[in-house]
Amino acid sequence: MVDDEGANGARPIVRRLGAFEERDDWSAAGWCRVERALEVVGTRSAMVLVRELFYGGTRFDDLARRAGISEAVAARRLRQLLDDGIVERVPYREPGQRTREGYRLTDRGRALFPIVVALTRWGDTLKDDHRTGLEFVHDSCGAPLDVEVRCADGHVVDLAESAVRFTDEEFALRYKAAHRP
Amino acid sequence: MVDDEGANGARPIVRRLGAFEERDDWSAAGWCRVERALEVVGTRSAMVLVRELFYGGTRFDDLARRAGISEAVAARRLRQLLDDGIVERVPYREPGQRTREGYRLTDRGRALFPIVVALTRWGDTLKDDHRTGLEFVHDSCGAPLDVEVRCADGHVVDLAESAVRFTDEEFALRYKAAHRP
DNA sequence: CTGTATCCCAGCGGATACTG
DNA sequence: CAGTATCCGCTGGGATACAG
Repeated sequence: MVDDEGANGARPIVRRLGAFEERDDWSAAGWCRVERALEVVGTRSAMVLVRELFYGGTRFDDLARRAGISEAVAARRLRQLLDDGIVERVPYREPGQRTREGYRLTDRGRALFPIVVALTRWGDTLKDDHRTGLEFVHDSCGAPLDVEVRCADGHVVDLAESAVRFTDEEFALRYKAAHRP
Repeated sequence: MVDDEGANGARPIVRRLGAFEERDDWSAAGWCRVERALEVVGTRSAMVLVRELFYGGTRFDDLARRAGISEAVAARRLRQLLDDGIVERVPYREPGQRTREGYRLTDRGRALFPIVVALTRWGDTLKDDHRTGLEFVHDSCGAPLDVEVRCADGHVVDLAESAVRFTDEEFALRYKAAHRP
């Protein structure tokens, strides 16, 4: 589903991943989904734009200014997010104005929500200045949002209760080999 | 709690934040906790090192090689993570060897767990190649881990049920002013 | 208003060589 | 084994000017 190039021949998602696959060292790159994610939203400008989109911004101008980045950077990053399928353009029209184009998160982009909330919560703990400007809340009850790590069976999982499991034979061998050569 | 400089006069956490605070534009930077977080773990090398630390790595050599980064970069980044209070050095001794120093996540570092899990899960959706090498699981039941957005009242919150609330008067005014100048 | 085109600089990350 | 020192290319991001 990821490599559908569309009718216009757009490059596949996560295109820069190629650089990893060509690497001859065994490194976790290419295996690791954290790195895949960082290829797309690993830059400051990408994340603050995504943040503004979650805050409800749609117009180019608003996004750039609220994100606190220059318009040049905003344009570059938005185009990239467009290519990566994180945002899509959507026409809108203000009363008495001509139709314009705005930006909106796609499903793939909306799936970044837990990451944004997690980053927000963690960033919260870095400083005791609590004048944070705005926060995510549950619409119906008004309580602020947080993230919780759970397993597929529904148990809340503390870090101490979590483990790492190898799912690939070859990977496990190479990974362990790196431990004691 | 964050600005305790310790007996050795270490620089305060999130030192680079100063650059934001000096900015005269109103931008969300300085307010936004996402950006605070990115100041610390916003680089690829920082995140992959943190990932390896969650995977259980402790020794410099292992961390660098498994993370797939050069030792020079690993050293730079680890020093920074040390300064930022994400990792700490811990002595260890292999049988028959002299005592050496390794790295371990601090409490602040361990608090990054939801972010790592969230990034992992999202990165998962970017490619349908499911040979991911390893995964986080719940130790007791073996089910893989995921993250869930919840509000402080315990409700599971979908993006559609979430809202944004201003918590600062001045911020709200400036933020809205950016909407229609 | 929504960008594009340049130019510039700082920082990330790689490679290599060297130390305790 | 656990780094440090140096050099160097790439790109992220700012500034400025321009365009549809």
